[in-house]
Amino acid sequence: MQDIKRADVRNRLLGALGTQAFELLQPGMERIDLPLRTVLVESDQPTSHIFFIESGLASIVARTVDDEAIEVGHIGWEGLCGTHRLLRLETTPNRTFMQIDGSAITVPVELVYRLIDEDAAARDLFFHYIHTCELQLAHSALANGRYNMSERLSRWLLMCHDRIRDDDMALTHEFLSLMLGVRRSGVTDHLHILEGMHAIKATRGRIRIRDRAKLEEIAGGCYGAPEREYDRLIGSR
Amino acid sequence: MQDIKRADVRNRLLGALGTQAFELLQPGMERIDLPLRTVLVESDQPTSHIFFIESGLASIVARTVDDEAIEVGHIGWEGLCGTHRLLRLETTPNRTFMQIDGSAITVPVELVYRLIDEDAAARDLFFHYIHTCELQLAHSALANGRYNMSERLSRWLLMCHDRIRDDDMALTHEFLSLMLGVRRSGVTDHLHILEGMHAIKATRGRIRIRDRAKLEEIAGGCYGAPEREYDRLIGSR
DNA sequence: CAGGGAATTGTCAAAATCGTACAGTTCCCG
DNA sequence: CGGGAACTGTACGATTTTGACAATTCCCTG
Repeated sequence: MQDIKRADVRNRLLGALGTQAFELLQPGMERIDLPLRTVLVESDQPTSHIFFIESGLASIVARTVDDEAIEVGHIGWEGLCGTHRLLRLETTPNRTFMQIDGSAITVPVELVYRLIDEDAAARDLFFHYIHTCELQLAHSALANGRYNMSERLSRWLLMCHDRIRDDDMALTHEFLSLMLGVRRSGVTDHLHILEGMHAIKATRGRIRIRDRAKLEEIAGGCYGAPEREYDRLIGSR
Repeated sequence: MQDIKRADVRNRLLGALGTQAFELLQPGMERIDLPLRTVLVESDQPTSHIFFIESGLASIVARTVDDEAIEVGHIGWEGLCGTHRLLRLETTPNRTFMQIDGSAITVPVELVYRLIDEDAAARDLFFHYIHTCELQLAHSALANGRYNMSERLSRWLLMCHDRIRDDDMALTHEFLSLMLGVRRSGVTDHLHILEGMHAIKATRGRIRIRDRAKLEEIAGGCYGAPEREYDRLIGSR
């Protein structure tokens, strides 16, 4: 295993750490690939590492006993997986897995504990991140409860775009319908609407963002609040 | 101000604290009444105290710039208001206010900080509580996205019943529609359905739980997971 | 204790969404 | 190049939710 240099790290949380804090974690860091559908956190199964996402998209999915499921959180290069460990829990009922392949830097939980016990600034950084995750959860609830499909679809595409940083995104209608918890043909219909407004261009297995501003306009208040809070607390680049 | 004795405290979090931990907070405790609509946490306004709810019902409401709002969290005698302070934040965009009047014990934030810095068990207790709140948020998103109105209405009534501990609850259709983020007349229709199944009895401005088991059956997987996790982590009485 | 007004509840047509089915298209692999 | 799988387009009745309006109940005031 080769040393991971600060300059080579894309993750925004690791980037926001002070030099000393980074160096404390550095010996435990390991780079891993995350192919599609890799499970980072299995429901009710203990995890030993924190995953700082470098690229790709992970999502947190909540599921009920009668097998209803929906995506409730989005994690990319701005975040980490395993927040429950930061809250000193061994397990969580929610599942986290890769929706778009990518990579991450893992750090053993114990090392992160040592950091947050010693370094109040690092502790606050991670705690503030947990808070932005809560905000994202709250806005998922709000979006699902009060916004229609076009708005939610726009929100999802925008959140994905933030994390992939490429106008071309490999997404199928089927996949989006699972994420949003709606039926697949509804996604098709509403993608046509978005395409009719020239906000996107959809081809087989692929969606290209054509006019991000328009997409934000369509999403309205459904998108943006958690993102602004992240920038305020963690800092934009 | 009069000393608050351990035996007089109903709040489950305070009850779960060790004797020493309780005694550390005790000098800062103050009992306050919380009439209907009292704001405990104002959006983006700093708060100086943690509120340990003793009775009544507080709810966390998320709101967007285009004035859509919905309840995303329920807090009663099992919880506390001001979790963002535990995550070392001054403010949060979400509003928390009383939906059913009650009372609380307040403790200055600094005193709570001292406790969690000194006492790992107390720290873990509060962090685990934050985790159950996140779970509640996730399940609000799930409920809004995947369950219909009867199920969500049942869920809400059950969560309220857990916290009020009285079969008679003062609730109007209008109020419930605001909580669930749906049309008021839809609430009326679905209350009739629940009443037709003899799960509840609705009279003007009042709903009586008649058959809690039936209500749980109607709610299905929509209700219960966060509550079970709370009992597992914080402990049932 | 009667009357007026506000709060609360009831009803129903219109719109959105769902469930399902099936056909057409594109891509991949042998 | 052909066959099959994956993906997308479309249709339609059933169901759910919305939006507007009507009816009822309660409470306050004179």
